[in-house]
Amino acid sequence: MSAAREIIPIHALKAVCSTCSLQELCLPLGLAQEEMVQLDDAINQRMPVRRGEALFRLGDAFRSLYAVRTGFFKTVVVSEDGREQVTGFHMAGELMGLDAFGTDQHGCTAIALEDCEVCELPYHRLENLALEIPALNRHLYKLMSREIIRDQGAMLLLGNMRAEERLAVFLLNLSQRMAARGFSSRQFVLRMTREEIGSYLGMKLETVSRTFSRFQQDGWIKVQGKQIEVLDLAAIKQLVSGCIGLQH
Amino acid sequence: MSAAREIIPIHALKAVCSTCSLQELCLPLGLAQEEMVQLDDAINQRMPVRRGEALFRLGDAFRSLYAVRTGFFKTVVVSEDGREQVTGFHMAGELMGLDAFGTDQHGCTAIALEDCEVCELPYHRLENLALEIPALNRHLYKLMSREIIRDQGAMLLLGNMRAEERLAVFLLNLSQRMAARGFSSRQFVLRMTREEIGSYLGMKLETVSRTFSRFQQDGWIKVQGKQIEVLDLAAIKQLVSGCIGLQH
DNA sequence: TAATCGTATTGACCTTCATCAAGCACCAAT
DNA sequence: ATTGGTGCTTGATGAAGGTCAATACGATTA
Repeated sequence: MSAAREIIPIHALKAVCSTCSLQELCLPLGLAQEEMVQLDDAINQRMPVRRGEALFRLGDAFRSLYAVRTGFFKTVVVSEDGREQVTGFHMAGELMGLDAFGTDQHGCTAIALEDCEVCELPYHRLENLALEIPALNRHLYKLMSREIIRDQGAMLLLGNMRAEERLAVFLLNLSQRMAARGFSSRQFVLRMTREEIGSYLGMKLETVSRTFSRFQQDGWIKVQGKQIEVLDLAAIKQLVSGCIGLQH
Repeated sequence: MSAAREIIPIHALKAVCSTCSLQELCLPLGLAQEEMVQLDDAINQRMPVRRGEALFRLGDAFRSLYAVRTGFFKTVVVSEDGREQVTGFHMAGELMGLDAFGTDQHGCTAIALEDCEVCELPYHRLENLALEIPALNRHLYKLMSREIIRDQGAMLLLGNMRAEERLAVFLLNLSQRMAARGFSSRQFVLRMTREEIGSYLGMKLETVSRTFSRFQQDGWIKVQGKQIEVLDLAAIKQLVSGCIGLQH
């Protein structure tokens, strides 16, 4: 984490929410223009994180929230013996670290799946600002409750669905999030491995691979390694309908 | 919910955090005495909820957080066709509704598994008070992040563990929470059915039953319907050690 | 006390997915 | 071009747990 910091030419890299294209997805959502300018001052800088690097690790002192500016992260929990479980994937405009907000330690590890840029939101400044700007405070509550609901959705998925349903939900979710960011919802590149998908969805990498292959045989998608093309969105949605808890 | 309200003799039932025995587990944790007195004013009343009744339902307008005073709740997500997935069990001193905090709709349904009493914490009063008392605001953040971490723990459980490991984690967790409330950690009564346990743990009720039986054969516990006695805590812990993500 | 309904237990069988294993594709470095 | 590494695909096999079904238990009501 400190390694990532040292290589930044800090000058001229000031992050500014008030002109950021991710406003509508990110922390400033719903703030008035002048409140957003106040928020600008609370944001530290724009930090690059290189592929494979950890932005923060489980157990690190919690000092800041991070917003993804560009790139793609996974968050994981790692056991003593090195096994890991993926708890989420995070793309532009999404916040990481909410699971530690208000506490003193990070509850997971965030790793960049490609070269990324993040905005750092120091906790103490954010907390003070939130006390001044009720709309910001409320928005922080809202972001956290959304995270809780997101996790509960994942619980349903892990608890109730079969492998193909899980993968269908995963694809739909990814597709929607791409669309919300102005990218194609029909064609995209998976930034994570089959193993990471499997860890997130509670299945083995072989099962992920087989299920992708089956979807392809059925003509629902086209898979070429990490390149995904969605051919029959309706069929995928059909598979998922009937499953409960789809509040993404 | 309104039905539950009407039957309260509101007079003389004012809830008071500053004298409540659950202080150390509940919302006021960490507040100064005078701050707690302010909180007293923000708490509406002590509400009874009878067994089987819903305290709030998914989609209800979000107006309040609720703290369990006595009794036992489950929270569930219900699909259109009536199937339900249990997302958590809640006992004295625990808050419900955090998944909707700062939003306008409840994200789940809370149902009393026995006759209960709850404290109602109206959102607008809590929000205003939090802006005045930074310690309270921070504590709310902390409670929400704890909920996120709790859910992530459940994700790990559902994604990685086998049936017997899940049930072991469940028993340990329940046992600890009983102990934290001054009850026996070795002997307690399950308030939920096998089916509800199964829903929460992502397995069928038959598997729950079989696994209980196996634990009993191994001499780890004694089961008589809903009555549980823990005989060999070490063995149960042993089974669970090696599993990752045990931050309860 | 008997009857009834919801809940729990246990058995037999079958599906789904994990495991083990082999081979392939792709990239990077030499 | 060769080598090695990493990630992906596919097949064969088996174990865990789901499904179906029969029965028993236990609390509430008649």
